[in-house]
Amino acid sequence: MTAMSDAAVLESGDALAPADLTQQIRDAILGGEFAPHQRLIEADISERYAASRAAVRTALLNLANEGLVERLPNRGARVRAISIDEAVEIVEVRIGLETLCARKAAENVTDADAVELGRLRDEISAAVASGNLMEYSRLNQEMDRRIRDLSRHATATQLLERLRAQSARHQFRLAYHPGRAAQSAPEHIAIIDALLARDPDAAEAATRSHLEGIVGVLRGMD
Amino acid sequence: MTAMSDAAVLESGDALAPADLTQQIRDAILGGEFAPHQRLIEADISERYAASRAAVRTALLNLANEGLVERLPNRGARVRAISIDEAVEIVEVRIGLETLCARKAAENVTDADAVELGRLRDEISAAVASGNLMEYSRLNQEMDRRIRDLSRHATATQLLERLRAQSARHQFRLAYHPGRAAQSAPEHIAIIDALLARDPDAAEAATRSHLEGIVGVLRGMD
DNA sequence: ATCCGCAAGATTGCCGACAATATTCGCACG
DNA sequence: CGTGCGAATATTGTCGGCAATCTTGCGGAT
Repeated sequence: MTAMSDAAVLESGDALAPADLTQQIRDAILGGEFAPHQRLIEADISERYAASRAAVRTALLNLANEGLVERLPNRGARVRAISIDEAVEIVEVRIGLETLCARKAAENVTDADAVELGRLRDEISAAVASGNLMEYSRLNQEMDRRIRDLSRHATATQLLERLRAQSARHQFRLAYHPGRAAQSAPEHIAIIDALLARDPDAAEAATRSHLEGIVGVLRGMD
Repeated sequence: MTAMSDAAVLESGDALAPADLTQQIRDAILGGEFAPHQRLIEADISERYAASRAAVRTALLNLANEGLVERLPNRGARVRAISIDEAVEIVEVRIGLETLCARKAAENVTDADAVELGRLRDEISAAVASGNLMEYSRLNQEMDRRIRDLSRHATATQLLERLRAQSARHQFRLAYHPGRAAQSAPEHIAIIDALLARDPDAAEAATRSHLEGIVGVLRGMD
C-alpha cells in the first residue's frame, strides 16, 4: 500500500512517467502556458507536475531535441523563442522538404487516397466560405500530414514534423492574419488538384508557390 | 583538472564528462569500432571508457538525437544502420537543403571568400589529378562546410550536419567507388565556379546536378 | 519430442542525495 | 557614491543504488 502524496498539485495519485511528462510540458509550451524565453527550472516543474526531477530532466532533454526548448550549459532550460528571421528560415527549409514530399506524394496517390483528398478539398472550400478560421487551420494541418504520409519519405517527414512543432506559434498567428485565408485557400486547392492529377511537377510548383507566399507574409510581420 | 591526451580509450583515474564521452562514442561509431546494429550496453561502455553509467546514458541520448544510435524502449541502444534506401532519402533531402544553402552562399561571397574558394578549387583539382582519394574526400567535406558557413542559414546548416553524420559510412564508401572522383570532381568545380560568379541559379543547378548524381550511384550500389 | 510456464539473469529506467557551477547580494574599499 | 571581492543562494550536473522490464534457460506436462 503506497502512501498518498499530498504534494501533488494537478495530478492526484501517481507520479508521471517521463513520456507523459514530455507531452504535458510540450502542450503547455504550445498552449502558451510557458512563455517564450521563460526559464524552465527543473525543481519548479517537478513540483508542479508531481514528478521526480530526473523525469523532468529527461522530458526537457526530449523537448530540447525537438527544438522546443533550449538548454544552456549549467544554466538550465528555457522555452525557445523563434524570431521572425528564424521562422523565415524554417519556411525556407520547408520549401525544400515539402516540395520533395509533394512530388513523391503525387506519384503515390491511390484511388482511395484520391477520394479522401477530394473530400478534404471540399471541406477546405467550405471552411473558407463560412469563415471558420479555426477549422480551416485544422484542415491545413490535416492536409500537410496527409501529404507527408503519401510521400512515404520517412526522413523528410521526421524533419518536417520537428520544424512544424518549432514554428507552431508563428503558424498560429499566420492563420489569423487578415486576408490570409482568402489568399492561401486557392493555393491549397491547387496543391490538392495537382495531387489528384498525379502531376509531380505541378504539385511541387503549387507547394513552392504557397510556401513562398508564407515567407512574404512573415517578412511583412513585425 | 584539465583534459589530457584523449587518444587512449582507457583513461586511468579520471572519469569522462558526458560531452567528451559523447564525442568518443561518436568517433567510435563513425570509425567502425561499433558495427551497425551492434547493441551498446550501458554497463559495458561505462566500463570501457571508465565513465559512470549516467554519463554513458546521457551520451547515448545525445547520439540518439543525432540519429547515430537508436533507442528501443526498455531494450537499450544500438548503432543505427542506414540502409541504402535511407541513404537515398537523406541525399534527396540534402538536395533541398544544399540547393538552398548554395543559393544563399552565392549571394554572400565576399572577395576574401572568393580567394579561399579559388584555392579550394585548385586543391581539389590537384587531389584528383594525383589520385589522392583521401585528400579529395576531405576537401569535399571542407567545401560543403564552407558553403554552409557562407549561406548563413542556421536552420539548414544544423539539419545538414545531422544528416551528414548519419550517412557518414555511405559517404565514405562512395568516395572510393570506382570512377567516382572523376565524375564528381567537375561537378564540385562547377559549384565553386557558380559561387565565384555570385550566380545563385547556377549554384543551385550545379548542386542539384551533383546530388542527383549521388542518388544515382547509391541506387546502383547493392 | 515439443511446447508452455516459470524462475533466474541481464539490462534499462528511475529516484533521492550529493557535488559542481553560476548568479546574486552584501560589504569593505577606493 | 561607484566598484571589486567574497560569501550565500539558487540551480544544474553527477553518482550509486534499487525497482521495473525484458530475455533466456530449465523443467515438467502432454
